[in-house]
Amino acid sequence: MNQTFSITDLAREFDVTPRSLRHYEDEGLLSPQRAGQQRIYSNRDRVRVALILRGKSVGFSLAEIREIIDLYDLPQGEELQAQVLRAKLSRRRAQLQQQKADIDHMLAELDAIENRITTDNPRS
Amino acid sequence: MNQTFSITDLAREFDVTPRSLRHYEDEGLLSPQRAGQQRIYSNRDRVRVALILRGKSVGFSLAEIREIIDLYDLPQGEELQAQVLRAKLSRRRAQLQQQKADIDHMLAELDAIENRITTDNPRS
DNA sequence: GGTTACCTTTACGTTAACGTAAAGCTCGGT
DNA sequence: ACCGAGCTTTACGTTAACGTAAAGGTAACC
Repeated sequence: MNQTFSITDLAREFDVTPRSLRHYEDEGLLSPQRAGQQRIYSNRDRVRVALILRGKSVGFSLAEIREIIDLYDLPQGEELQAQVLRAKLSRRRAQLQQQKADIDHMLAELDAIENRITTDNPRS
Repeated sequence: MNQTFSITDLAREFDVTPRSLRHYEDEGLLSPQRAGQQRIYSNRDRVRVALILRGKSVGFSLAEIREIIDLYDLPQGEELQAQVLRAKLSRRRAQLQQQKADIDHMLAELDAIENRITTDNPRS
């Protein structure tokens, strides 16, 4: 459970380059421990990489992903902060729902295309 | 039904700049008619703009969107083409399904965050 | 102890998707 | 005849997300 990973370990697993992982770190999306110079990624870091890549796959910029990640590290603050957080969460949710709707729309269009092919060309 | 639109008409409606619409045309995603120099967008063009923006919102590049649009204009070809088209459609569908799964995963993570806030801070 | 395999930082290069002038046509109104 | 509104092309600038050397540290293996 307390497994650790090198940068190429994670790069291979997620099919990205080490450069990308360092870049995500530069942008504040990761902060792995160090053994001297070397980066040591924990399981928690690994999960975060997965989150980053999921975010990218649905069209989020690194800045947006960072904002989402920052929601994780609750500032342990006052009630006022919680309201702000809830508002941010709400906006993100709405955005994601909209994207799902867009995806459904595109899936429907693909179906329409396929139907045209099948109608024009039933035996293929 | 045979309504037409100027470039700023569409730009305003979809909240993009005229420059973007011209850029989509440069990339082969649109080809509006001309009245002399002026671009005249048809209803069909308008629908296409909507498709382009949906594609963008879910993280597709203009090149990918172009590929999808090209599926619309079936080359009226032989059976072999239909097989190829079906394969492409299938891959796109799989990609979109994966994105939906990614979105659901992120929504679940937002829920987890919200639960932590509520647990830590029930009265806010 | 030298080579090989990974790791590091620094820094300039690249691509996509536009932004942003600059300079000019065109048409309806005064 | 002139003006402003809206259109055009051409072309250089910008930002994000890395790619790609270059130059060097370290640890294990022969």
